[in-house]
Amino acid sequence: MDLNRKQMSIIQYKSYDRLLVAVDCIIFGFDGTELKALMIKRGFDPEMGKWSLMGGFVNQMESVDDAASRVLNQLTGLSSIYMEQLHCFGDVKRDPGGRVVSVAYFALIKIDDYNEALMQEHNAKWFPLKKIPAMVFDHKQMMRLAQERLQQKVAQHPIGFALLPDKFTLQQLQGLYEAIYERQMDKRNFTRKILAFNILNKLNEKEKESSKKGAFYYVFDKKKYERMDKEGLKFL
Amino acid sequence: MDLNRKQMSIIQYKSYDRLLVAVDCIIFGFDGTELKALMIKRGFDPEMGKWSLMGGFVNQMESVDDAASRVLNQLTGLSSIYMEQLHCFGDVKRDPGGRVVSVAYFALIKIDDYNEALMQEHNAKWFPLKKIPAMVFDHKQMMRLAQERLQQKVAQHPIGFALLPDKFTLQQLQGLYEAIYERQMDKRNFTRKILAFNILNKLNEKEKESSKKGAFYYVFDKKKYERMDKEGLKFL
DNA sequence: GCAAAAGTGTTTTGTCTACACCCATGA
DNA sequence: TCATGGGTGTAGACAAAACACTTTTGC
Repeated sequence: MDLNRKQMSIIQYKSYDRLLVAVDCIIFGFDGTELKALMIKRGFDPEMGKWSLMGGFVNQMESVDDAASRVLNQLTGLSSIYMEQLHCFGDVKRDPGGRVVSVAYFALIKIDDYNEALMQEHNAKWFPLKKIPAMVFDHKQMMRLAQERLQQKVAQHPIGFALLPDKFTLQQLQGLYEAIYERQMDKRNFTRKILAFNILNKLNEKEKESSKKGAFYYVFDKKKYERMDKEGLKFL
Repeated sequence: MDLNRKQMSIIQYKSYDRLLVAVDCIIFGFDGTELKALMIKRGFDPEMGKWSLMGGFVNQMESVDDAASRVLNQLTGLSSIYMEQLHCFGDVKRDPGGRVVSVAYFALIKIDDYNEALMQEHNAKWFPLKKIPAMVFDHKQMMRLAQERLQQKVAQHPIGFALLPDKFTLQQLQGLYEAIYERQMDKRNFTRKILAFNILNKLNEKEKESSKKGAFYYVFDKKKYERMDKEGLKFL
């Protein structure tokens, strides 16, 4: 036998167990009032017909992150979604259909920004976080963890913009923060704080739907943010 | 064909790729002055002889967490180590020996608390965080992420005790925090802050090695801590 | 008695919180 | 002209940071 080292190692690795690796995505959206999560009716067994996170298996030739992007795209039609790895769930019996290790991701999308046809195809539905139904496997646990993580994350990084339209008013932004932290905030304090970060640009344009006076739109300034993000800001 | 749903689902899952799943552990220790990480000389190909994190493959019949515990135990001889999942690394080509998804964990141990024979067997060595050598695959990236996470975590949860002996002086504790955050702290402010959390018990016993006067030992009070931890404290 | 680390309070500074009124506009 | 949400400033409370001297004791 005349094996080189690379061949050796492949042979060596061969003796270990191979497992199914899945990704599951907690997809958050904000409708202006409430935080919601997107869930689908599971279309195959086990647990067919029950509510579930959108998920899929990782292919041999794709990275785990790519698998998550693919799954998000399959459901929403969107690419370049804000997405972050949450946790790897690896209990032996978490999925009664087999030994599946699942890597959970959470994603933030603009709630009106999706492909209606794809959503219907998957029987997808938005649920307010307060009214999450029973879910398959350990998906509820994933959900809870995602919500905690979102709170922590938003306290230090203004990723919340990913949940809002490109231009938004300060009140809409405050509404989002109130939804995430589940508490009321003072308008003046909020305004002062968020403007102090100097990551918003005020437009010369007003939103006139919800008031007679109209509220100025702001946009998120990505460059200013990146400069600032490295040091880590703290909102809460 | 007359398959029930469970059988169906297993068949369905069968068509997906199965991957090798590994765990890798970043093991932190504190020698009284410096924060260190424990690394091993890799004993098999690929990359045999290079520095590496301690790792291993996840077996079919064990959870990912259990695999990490097992790996930690193999190297240190210790069980019930403080351990936390860090991140799942899933790039296709991260390991040249094959398609391996690795779940990284970080662990905190008392640096004198290990089995010397096991350590030698694995060619393990402590490296100061400032002087980490080149490492195989993406292990350096894991290392960096672990260090960041440790900082964040310790700011909100006093897990640092896991790195110290059961009884320790306030100066030792401060030294640990200074090592983690890589900056000097004021003795008076530190003492006031840490005692205010009310999670330490003062012993009637002094450490007399490092000074003539001697410094009182303290112990960590787990019960008080757990009561407090739920709300989340903030040290920094 | 002196060297070496332990232990201990106060002042200043800055940040967070609570709070209320005028403004612009469309109907 | 009035009803509606938009926009703005200040004072008090609290927390963080800066700062230096006395104590103990082994040598």
